[in-house]
Amino acid sequence: MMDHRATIKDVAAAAGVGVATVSRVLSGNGSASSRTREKVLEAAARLDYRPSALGRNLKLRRTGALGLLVPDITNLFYSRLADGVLSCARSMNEHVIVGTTGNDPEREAELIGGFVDQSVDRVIAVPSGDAEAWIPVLRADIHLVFADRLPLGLSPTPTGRDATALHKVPAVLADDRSGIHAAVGYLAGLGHRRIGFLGGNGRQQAFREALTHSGVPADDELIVTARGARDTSYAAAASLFQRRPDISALLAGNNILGEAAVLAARELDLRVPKDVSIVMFDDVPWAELCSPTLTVISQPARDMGYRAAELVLRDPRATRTRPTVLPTELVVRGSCAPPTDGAGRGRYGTDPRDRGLRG
Amino acid sequence: MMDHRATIKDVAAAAGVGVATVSRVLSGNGSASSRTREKVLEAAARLDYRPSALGRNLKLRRTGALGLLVPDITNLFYSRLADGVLSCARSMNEHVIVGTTGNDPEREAELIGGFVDQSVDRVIAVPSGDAEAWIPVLRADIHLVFADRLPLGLSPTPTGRDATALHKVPAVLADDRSGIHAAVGYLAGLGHRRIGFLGGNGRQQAFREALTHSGVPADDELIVTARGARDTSYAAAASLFQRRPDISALLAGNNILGEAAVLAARELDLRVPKDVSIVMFDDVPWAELCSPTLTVISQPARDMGYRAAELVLRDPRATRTRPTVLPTELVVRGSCAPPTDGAGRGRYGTDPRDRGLRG
DNA sequence: ATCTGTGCTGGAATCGTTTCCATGATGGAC
DNA sequence: GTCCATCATGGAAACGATTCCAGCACAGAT
Repeated sequence: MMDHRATIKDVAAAAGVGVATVSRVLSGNGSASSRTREKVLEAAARLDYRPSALGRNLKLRRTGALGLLVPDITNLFYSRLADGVLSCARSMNEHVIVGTTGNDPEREAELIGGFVDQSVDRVIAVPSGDAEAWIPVLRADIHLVFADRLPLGLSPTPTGRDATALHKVPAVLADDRSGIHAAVGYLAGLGHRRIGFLGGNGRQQAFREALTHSGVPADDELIVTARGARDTSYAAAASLFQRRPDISALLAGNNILGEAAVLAARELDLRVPKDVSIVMFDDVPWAELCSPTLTVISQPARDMGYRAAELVLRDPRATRTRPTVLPTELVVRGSCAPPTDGAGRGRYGTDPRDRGLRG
Repeated sequence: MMDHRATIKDVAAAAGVGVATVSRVLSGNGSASSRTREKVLEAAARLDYRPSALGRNLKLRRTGALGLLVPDITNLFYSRLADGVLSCARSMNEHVIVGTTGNDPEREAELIGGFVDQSVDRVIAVPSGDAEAWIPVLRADIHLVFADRLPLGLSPTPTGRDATALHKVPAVLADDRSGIHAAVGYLAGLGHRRIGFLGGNGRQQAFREALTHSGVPADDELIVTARGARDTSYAAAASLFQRRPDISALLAGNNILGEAAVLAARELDLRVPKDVSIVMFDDVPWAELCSPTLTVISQPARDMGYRAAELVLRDPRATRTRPTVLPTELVVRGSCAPPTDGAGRGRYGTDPRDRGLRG
């Protein structure tokens, strides 16, 4: 009886051939006479031989594993993205090692180090920190693809040699700009003049552009930088509503911030959309369940993951200078209406009525 | 210059010692004089040496990786569970390989095979299929913990030798029974007599018990088996509402089915809670956002993952005959009210008024 | 009959680590 | 001064695969 798993040596002995022959037959690389092939296959089957990935990995200096880094797996957007990655990886028989960064560059760097140590072959990442954190990955010859966003400091023109390499890392992004332009245009068309924004830097930039494009004055006080951590989002939304009760519409930069905005509005007795209109970036099932139903900018989260995995698995050598950009779409539901009060009359509504703010 | 990563040999050469010494110093196992220790550490730092996990894994016949199998990573319950696992694994420097089974036993078996081949050390699984699928895992000496539920055919008393081993696999479960008893008791207390159920076998069993316990007659037509796949859930909920318009309350067995129930009720113009009361197993953020807010049975999803990871990482040798059961809690919100019509008067409300069902 | 090219085959080297074991050195006790 | 225990040390053997390369058999051409 076998005490443990059969190795290639056991199979070779059982089939009366050399280990090299067994390897050739089973991996299908070299050639073998049909007679020996049969013997080997029979012996392998009889011993229930399963090649050890450990031995192979060492010899080939690769693991056949794909690293995936997302900020927060409980955020539906990222779990959908992960689902896309998993789906593609499964079809290629690759394992996926998942790590969550919590948007913390330090944690991200740790996880990157782990991937390098483990000789992970490929990495798909929603980067949380600086571009330089990724240099070790490139040096280790790991194929890298960014998803959803680019690392900080990667948009400007390249400077050093490593920076150049980083600029060639493929990326799969959503067309934030169009989606945000559509949303702002829609709100402006309804007559909104004091439109707030809650979100990260990238989309904030697009939001400002969209305001200009729609001829709505930008008001820095209405633009709040927030990353969408669950514990700080509500406070960010609530304090914006309280600080500026004259706000007539709000664009939330992701689904966590959108949730916070809806909750904060409800808590402060702001009726949606009568008192304030809300648009959220990213569509989620509950957008149809809450009342009023939420108008959103939908993005193909699962596709982004799938495409990123395709890029990194199918043609890992391909380096692109232009990122793959997937379309977004404004899905109009029930959370927006023309402003009823003060808004649209002048630059600042005079003496905005207190709408029952408690804090 | 180094063309590639420095190996332990390079460090040994640079420090003027043998490889064994380097290994001892760096892994902290054997002893070494402070003089050589210093030399080795200096050389390692200078060469930026990072031990190859590949080599170590082969020698130690382990990967230091944790496999995690869940039905669907986009289901918030499972992504929370995964988050708990990831969190605990990170604190132990273990990598987590995530696979999704889609509740498909065949896919599950494939993924299990992959884990065995890869020499994954430990596995946490929400099992989707038969108990026998896990025998290869045990044979490979992989430490296994079940989470959220047990494999089919594991509740009865053990029969064979392997079955016995399977019965010793630790498990972390939610206290479904109490939660469901509380919910059914609550609904019965409100006066409901025709309470429906939508969900899997395990919780269905608990539901029937709870009905008996509360003195409410069980009605097989009101009990629908559904696993909670996104594409079939809505149809299951809608057809239940249509088939039995006299249903006065519904308990949904998970958050996907709950979502489907709320959506189906809305689509069929059933007002919640006036026409039908709804309770959902598993608390999610949108339960507070939808209107009316949803009464739920909350379960500590993240904790379950964390505890499972603790079990499998900290004392992997511990085998338990009693599963770890974590508490559930009925969170009363706004989706339940006393039945208004027909219900509570007799066994079957006579001639229930059509409430505008469209189908 | 000899030569050559083709196609199988298996021994051995390799990947980078850990760990066993033999060796040499050191230091204290007698 | 001798002896023994203790300790640091490095060579070498695993771990389980892949793959290079040399050897060998055999068929066809000369």
